[in-house]
Amino acid sequence: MTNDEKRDAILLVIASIPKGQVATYGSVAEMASLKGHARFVGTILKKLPTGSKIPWFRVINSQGKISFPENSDKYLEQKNCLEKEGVIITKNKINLNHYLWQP
DNA sequence: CAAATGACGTAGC
DNA sequence: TGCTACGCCATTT
Repeated sequence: MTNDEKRDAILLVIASIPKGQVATYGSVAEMASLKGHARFVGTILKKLPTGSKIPWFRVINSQGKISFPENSDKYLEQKNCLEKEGVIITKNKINLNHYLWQP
């Protein structure tokens, strides 16, 4: 399994997250048959070109929070994209019991 | 090639 | 709830 293949597997999983739902870095890695590579998912998304078709904003951490500083632009962008899809964010957290994608 | 880094996760306190 | 300390693993220094 080459790195590019791993990357494709991860992006494929992320691309299939339903609109209005979210998935955690860890679950994305696991669904891509890469359990334990949660961090790798992050490094992949980081390298993603701006304006990519990949719904990177549907990926959050296991605590239901956005993995960016509250003040950062990326944080606001992700929050906007999610709320636009109907995801409610209260107290800076997302209710995983309600929005977490589980096939 | 050793060491630091990070869009992470879990456990413990 | 919040914070630390590790474990993790590809990538970057």
